[in-house]
Amino acid sequence: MQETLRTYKASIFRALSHPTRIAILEVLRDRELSARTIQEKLGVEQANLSQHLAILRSHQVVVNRKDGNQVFYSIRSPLLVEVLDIMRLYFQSSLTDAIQMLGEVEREASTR
Amino acid sequence: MQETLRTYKASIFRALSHPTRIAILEVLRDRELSARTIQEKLGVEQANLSQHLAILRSHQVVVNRKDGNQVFYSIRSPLLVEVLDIMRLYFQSSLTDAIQMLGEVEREASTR
DNA sequence: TGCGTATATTCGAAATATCGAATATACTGC
DNA sequence: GCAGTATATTCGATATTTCGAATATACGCA
Repeated sequence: MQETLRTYKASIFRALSHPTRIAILEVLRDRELSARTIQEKLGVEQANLSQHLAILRSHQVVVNRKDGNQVFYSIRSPLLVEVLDIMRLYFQSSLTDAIQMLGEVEREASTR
Repeated sequence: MQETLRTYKASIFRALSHPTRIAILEVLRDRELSARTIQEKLGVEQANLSQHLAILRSHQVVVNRKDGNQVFYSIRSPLLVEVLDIMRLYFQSSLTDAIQMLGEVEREASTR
């Protein structure tokens, strides 16, 4: 496979690689929401949310629809919801390891 | 869901968010391979491969097994292989959409 | 023990990501 | 047009990622 395609694949994963963006996808899992509503649910700065939405948009992970002076967001592909669901299984199946790993990550972070 | 768990989820996606690491997972999809073999298949620097393997290891994405002076790597969970497979479908459908869109743009342009 | 092979780690520079503050844009209703 | 609300963008500081070069560690074998 070409490097270009791998770079594209990696860029999609990178789009998903931030806690706030994971949270956005979780609240959008079953329905579309306005940016304002997402902001209220997550409790983040307006500008910051908008930056994260821009990243998700630029990678076509979410799509938006304008209605009046509001912008509604939704997940573009059901396949991405499926990925999130499988990841949920993955996390469940490895909770023990995850807890251990979190410990390592925290220790690693605290030494920096 | 807690921020901590989302941070963990995001960190898994971050582990997958580099072309070289995608390439590693692709060659490990069906079988374990030694670091040397992976290096030959990908054509990257030894130190660089080792760094990427360390990242995948630290996130428990891959596991390793020592045999003599070699280290064999494999993907830890079949669920991750499943994620990669769904992502493959996702990329296909995304590309299909993109191609279709291109076609529409071209048709639109040609009618002017 | 010493040499060769395999793999991992450390270091420093360059590139990239992230955040809040400030500002810009777009739309609604008066 | 003007005020108010919703959303997006720009800017600059800080943090993180990535790379190759250099070095370290581990193992097998003579």
